[in-house]
Amino acid sequence: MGRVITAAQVQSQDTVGIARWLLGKALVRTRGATARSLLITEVEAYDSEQDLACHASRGRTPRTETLYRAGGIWYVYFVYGMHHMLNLVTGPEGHPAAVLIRGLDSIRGPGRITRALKIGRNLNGIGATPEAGLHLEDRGIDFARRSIRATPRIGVEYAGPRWAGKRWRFFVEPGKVAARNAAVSQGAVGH
DNA sequence: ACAAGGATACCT
DNA sequence: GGTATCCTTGTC
Repeated sequence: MGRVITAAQVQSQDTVGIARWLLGKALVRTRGATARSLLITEVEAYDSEQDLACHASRGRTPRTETLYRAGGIWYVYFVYGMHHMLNLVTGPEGHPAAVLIRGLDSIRGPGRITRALKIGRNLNGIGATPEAGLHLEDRGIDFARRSIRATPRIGVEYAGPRWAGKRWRFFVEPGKVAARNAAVSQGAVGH
């Protein structure tokens, strides 16, 4: 069905590269007997204490402790009094970085993802493994570079022009996603 | 355009 | 202890 993505695969310091690479990977949620897997179609990179949009820009705090751990675990936080945000911690231990999962094929918006898949802070700091009930799989799906857009990250104006201006948000054009999925389900693409 | 809503970081 | 702010969404 797919190759489980391991922690070692997301521990390089190239957070932006990992973010882009995660497009087309499957987010797999298993709860009891049911399993749901959806392709990742939108992500954002948050990299290091220098990045003023990253929570780690304020250094180590109880909340950001998760970001400093070795990549391959989930960073889930609660914001605006009602939404959980799902991030994959990346990089080696001591390098605070993460990729925010902003959109899946069929679910757009980070708050909607966690609500639909019942993801809460109980997963914060937990390894992205099948045993945890939430992991990533590589199914050999690769979107054409032409269908991928790079824009500034959403909702981080507070970080100032230098950091808010970085085009670290990546997403696949909605239309392209549907077309590709149809091809995959018919065995014409992927392996 | 704006309220909802609770955790968080930083202040007094 | 008080409070400004927040990696959003739904409804106005």
